[in-house]
Amino acid sequence: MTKKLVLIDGNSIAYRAFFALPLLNNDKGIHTNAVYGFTMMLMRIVEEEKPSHLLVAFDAGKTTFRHETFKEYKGGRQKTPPELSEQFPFIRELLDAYNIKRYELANYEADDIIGTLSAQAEQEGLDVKVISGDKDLLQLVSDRVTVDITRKGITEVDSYTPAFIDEKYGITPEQIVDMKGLMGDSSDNIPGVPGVGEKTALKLLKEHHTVEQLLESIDQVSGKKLKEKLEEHKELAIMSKKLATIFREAPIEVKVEDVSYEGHDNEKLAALFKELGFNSLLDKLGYEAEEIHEEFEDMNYEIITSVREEMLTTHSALIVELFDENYHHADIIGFGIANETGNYFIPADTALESEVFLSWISDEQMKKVVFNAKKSAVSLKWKGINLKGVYHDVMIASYIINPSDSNDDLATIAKQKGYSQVQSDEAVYGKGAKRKVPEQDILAEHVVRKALAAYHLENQLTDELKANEQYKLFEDLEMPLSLVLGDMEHQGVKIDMNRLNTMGTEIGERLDEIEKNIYRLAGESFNINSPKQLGVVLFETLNLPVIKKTKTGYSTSADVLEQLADKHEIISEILHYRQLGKLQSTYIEGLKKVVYEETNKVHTRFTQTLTQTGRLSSTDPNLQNIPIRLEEGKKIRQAFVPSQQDWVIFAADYSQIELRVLAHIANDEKLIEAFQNDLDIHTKTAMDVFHVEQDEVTSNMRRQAKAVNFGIVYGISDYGLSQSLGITRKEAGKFIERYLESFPGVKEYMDDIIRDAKEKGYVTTLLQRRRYLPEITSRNFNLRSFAERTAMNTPIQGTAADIIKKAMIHMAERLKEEGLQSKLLLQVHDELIFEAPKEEIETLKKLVPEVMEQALELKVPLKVDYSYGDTWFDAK
DNA sequence: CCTAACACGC
DNA sequence: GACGTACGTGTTAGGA
Repeated sequence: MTKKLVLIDGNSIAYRAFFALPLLNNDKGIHTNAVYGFTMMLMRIVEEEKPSHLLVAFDAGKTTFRHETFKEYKGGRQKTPPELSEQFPFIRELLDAYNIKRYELANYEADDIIGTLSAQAEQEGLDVKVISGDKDLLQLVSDRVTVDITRKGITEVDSYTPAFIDEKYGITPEQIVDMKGLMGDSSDNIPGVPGVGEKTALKLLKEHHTVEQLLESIDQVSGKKLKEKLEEHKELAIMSKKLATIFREAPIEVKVEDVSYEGHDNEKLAALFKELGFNSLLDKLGYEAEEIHEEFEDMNYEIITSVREEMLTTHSALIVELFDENYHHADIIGFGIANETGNYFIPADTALESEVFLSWISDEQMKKVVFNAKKSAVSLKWKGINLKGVYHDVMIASYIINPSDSNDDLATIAKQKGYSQVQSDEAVYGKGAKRKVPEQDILAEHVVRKALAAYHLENQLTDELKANEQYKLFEDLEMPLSLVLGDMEHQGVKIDMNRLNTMGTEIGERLDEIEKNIYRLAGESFNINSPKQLGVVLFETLNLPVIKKTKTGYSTSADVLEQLADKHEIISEILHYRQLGKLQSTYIEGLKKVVYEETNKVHTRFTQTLTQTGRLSSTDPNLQNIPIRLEEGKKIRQAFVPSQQDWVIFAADYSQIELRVLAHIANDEKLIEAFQNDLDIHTKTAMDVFHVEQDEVTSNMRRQAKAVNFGIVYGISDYGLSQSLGITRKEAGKFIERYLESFPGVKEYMDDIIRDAKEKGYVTTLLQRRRYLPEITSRNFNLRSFAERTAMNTPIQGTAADIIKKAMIHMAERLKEEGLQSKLLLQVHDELIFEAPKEEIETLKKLVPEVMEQALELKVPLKVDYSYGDTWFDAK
């Protein structure tokens, strides 16, 4: 069989694929459409053409020898979109995985490489197929050379043979350059003869065959105008033909025999497809994601009845398996261990009675990889066991690499990295009412598989962290933070139950009263807590004007009710009822439900791996949203008390941390100066935005400036600002515009960060926390706008989160170093809450602000305010 | 058992 | 100019 050489015009195909396909991205926000299209094309070629030899040629750089002839060659071209540029490294990886040679040569275009190699191949008797999106290549067509030009999409092509060219244009392949010489080529900025298009060029060539012959016999051309043009632009025609002519003797170092194609590397290709998220192509490969790490399938493990010293090594993966979702006081049901000696399941009783195991688990020198270090440590701490030596938490690593992945289930992370043998906890235990511990062998296998996955994932995740320059963030910030958080959760916060009960009774009575009043005003009884029923009463029975609708009916939200306040007496009653009802159900009853009876404490759980910005969240109970704004709600804080007699609650909060971070990141002169002089930032903003002196700033101006600052910090839109200020969207837009004019450094930052995010697909904080924003290149205005605001906001909020996390670690260290009894209890985004013996108050007054303010050095000082008192309420 | 609507904090 | 608009957690109602 005749050998076949396939030559691919790499740049051309990449461009075609990019523009033919929607802008796909993978889970990390990297665009993949061009790579995908390229892959489809390669698959088709390999399948249909069965090439014995294969090469992809690329353009080398901006200038080629053609620029010496005509410096405007390819002038006026649009810059390659960054969304495409970022894909070229993957295309190269793709070709390497396919074991396909790629080649580029300085000063020459891909066309010349293809032309030269096809000439060689023809001589050696090979069949040649050229693949491109560029019809220039048609000049290479011969009896042995076919050129495929992409038609629509990427896999549909027209195959040009000499016969097809004759049929389509009525000329020979050699005459293609003459055609280009006459008609030019706008995409390459080849001029051609003005006034001559395809039709005229073809007509002239049928008669005169070549540009040269034509120019020698211009007098025979019919048409006066045309004659003149040809005469006038002789030089241009000659030059254009030269530009369009592919150079078939380029000094390339590759020979046909160097580019033989032996087939692709299955493993490499599968790994790349996995990385890019080409799951459908994985199937096509005859590969499944699961098979990447198939050594996993026949895992051996042992259920331990008596712990042996030699199975507990200094580098082990450890799974502490709990049944309860809440790990405080949860039952440990077993331990999974994987290391170089084997895989083991140790039932809880066996482990907890084993001296060998207990000393290993508390040995700092025995290094452990875990999944969810805090959960493991806290659950053991409740049993009086100190988990030590944890140096890698797979959950945290995965969160750092990409916070948008669901990191709370090891199975998900494992699967994403190619280990599909791990089952999700939900699949093993069931959910809801059906949740139960399975048979021991099923449990054991599940736990051991998790351990084994963690054992294998460590290296992979570490590599990724290092590649992203996030290892420091992982090792020095989040890992130590998990220990600090675990201690805080375990310590808990004491609740004054009497206070809570008294408040509950009082609020209950007031609710009864308001309820009666509402029924009287409505003229009927109904469930005030039901928005549906309330809507009927307000908008049908009482006929109040409908301001807003939700998708299920009338909106009865607070902002709607406020607008109806002067229309009917019932409105203010309902608002008050809602306010008290919220206090009662969430903060009195809700809190009481989670107080531990023996100690009267609440033990929240901080989720360290959830938010997209790097903030923490808090659950069961959520202690980050205890009321403070309204006086009635704030009183709830009277129930949060120190755990010991003669202790106090000590609270310290950062003043304007986000805006200070903004001043630093944006490097805005005016903002930096304002903070260096410790000005009231909202007043200062009002002065700049409204162009007034300090004593001319009215309280209304300050309020509006404050809302704008709020908007900057939280990344709200003009619509959001208009809502919070009760003004039109247009006016809100003006405010934002004026703000940005007033702070040009901020404006520049906003523009830069969006550009940066579009280019890289993610934004980072000062400490290298990442957030991927795949939608920033979306054609959907909403999605794109949202991503843009996120790009502006995340570095600000995320850096603030970085700072307080660092402060927490330092704080814990200092308290220990100084031998203080004071305990860190809570973190509420920009504040830290402690409990402290009275004797230590004076020490804390100095120590806490010092540590917090020095957590990270910025171009502006960080400022911390503090207060203390007998309850959280009094620490104001 | 899930979703929608609402409200609390930063 | 439309589009539907910070992130979390928890409660209640109401329909599958």
